[in-house]
Amino acid sequence: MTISRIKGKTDAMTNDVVPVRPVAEPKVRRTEDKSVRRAQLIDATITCIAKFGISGTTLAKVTEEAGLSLGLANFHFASKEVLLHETLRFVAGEHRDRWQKAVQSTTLSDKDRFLAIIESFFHPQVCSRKKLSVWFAFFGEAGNRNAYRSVVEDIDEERHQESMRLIRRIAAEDDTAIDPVMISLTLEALMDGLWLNMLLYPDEFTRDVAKQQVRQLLALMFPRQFPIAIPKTDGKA
Amino acid sequence: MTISRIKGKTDAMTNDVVPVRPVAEPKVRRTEDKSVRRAQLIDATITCIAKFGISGTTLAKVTEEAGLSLGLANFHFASKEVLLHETLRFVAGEHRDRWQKAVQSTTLSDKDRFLAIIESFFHPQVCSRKKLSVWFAFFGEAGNRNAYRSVVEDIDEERHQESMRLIRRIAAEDDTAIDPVMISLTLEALMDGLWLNMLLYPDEFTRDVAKQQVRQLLALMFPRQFPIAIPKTDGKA
DNA sequence: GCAATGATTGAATAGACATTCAATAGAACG
DNA sequence: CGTTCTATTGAATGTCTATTCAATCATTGC
Repeated sequence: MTISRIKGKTDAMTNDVVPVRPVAEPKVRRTEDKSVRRAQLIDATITCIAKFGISGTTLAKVTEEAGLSLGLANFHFASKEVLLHETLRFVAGEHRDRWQKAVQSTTLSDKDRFLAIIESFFHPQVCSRKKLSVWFAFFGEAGNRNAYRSVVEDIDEERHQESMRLIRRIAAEDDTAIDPVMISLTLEALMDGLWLNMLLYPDEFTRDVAKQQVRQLLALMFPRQFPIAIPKTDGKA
Repeated sequence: MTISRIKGKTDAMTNDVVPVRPVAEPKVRRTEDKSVRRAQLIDATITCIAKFGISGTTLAKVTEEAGLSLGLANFHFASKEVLLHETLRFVAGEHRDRWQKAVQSTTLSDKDRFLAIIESFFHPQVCSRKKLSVWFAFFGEAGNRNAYRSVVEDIDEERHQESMRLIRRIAAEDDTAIDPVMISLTLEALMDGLWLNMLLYPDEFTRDVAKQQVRQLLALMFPRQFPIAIPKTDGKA
């Protein structure tokens, strides 16, 4: 219920952009910096994709959600397509920034770095209903899958390389029978699948349980290094 | 390049419906049974969703793909929405029929029944680029996710119950530390994630490798009952 | 053959939407 | 203040698309 600030970049977590009310506030700026408007529009686009899907996301709805006028969409973004791509880039960037910070930390062990990657997948900022809607909107439409690849492929590849490197090192200290490459592919696929679960059935699948599932698998794969995380459910499932 | 039969239900695997040419063929029936036309239109819809996404799938494109005239779409289906739902129902039905047949077999062990469920996920008829496009098209759009739930939720739930039952029994003969419920949720999530991999990067992810990944996990979870399937890649990855 | 029935066609209609643009409002700078 | 520049507005435009429907064609039962 916090009212988002009028100035500065819109907080990406508080996805419910409260339209700026031109009521009694004297200092409602009519013109704003381009970067502010772009951020507002991207935020509104995320909200609209979550509510209506990409095909239901019209520029009229986006600008209304942002509390701006229709014409601004094409003023700040060359086309609707560009707006959508920038929205995906923003969401993918948030995810990347998160795991990169952990991976680049010099104080963490490989084990903890991989755990940090898991955390990044299921961090509320990245793994909210709205953000997941954006990812899967691009997965779901043939045309947008191409956009997805051109926008996110490098980021995905970079993370996958990093995962593989970490798993390889972790595997070196354990005696696993499975190929590290396969292991990291399996773990990433599992996380994607858990994302889908959370998107489809948000009431039944939670971030915490998802993280547990991945950690359990790690414990199974590398029993010497990862503790078994909560072996049985407590019946309150 | 095989020409699809003019009569009878269109083969759902041969998704490329060749428009019936009214050239020299004397026996080109103008009128057909409703069920035939419906099957044709559903087949063409699958093709269009794979090519253009749901929002790019117009009735004009569908009927053209089917080699029929525009008006037929609304004659055989009350609305575009109904056509899309029936298309999803068809695709989901193919999958269900496949695993149900295996599960109901009285000659198979629980272990083999679960392996059959895995097979059903990665059978070419179910796990083709086109069919995956349909699944993820419905996952990807907010409005269509509701449709997905109303059309497929029961089928999904039924399969999940069955998976859980099988895993529980398999677990009873092994000494696993992990809760069977979690195990079956994890396995299903993994298969969903592998589907997504195959949809996004069809050249890099194959059905066979995907099956291997799931089987490897089973071997890790239940080492007494499942053999370790091909422990290392042979370098030709 | 001859209705009668049902399937098929494609032009017409109405609504939705991205994009354009001329007009306007505000800020910055002197 | 006046001038210039930039952001903003929302009505207008043209395109695309689902849906309708009157006319046409094929089949079936008699």
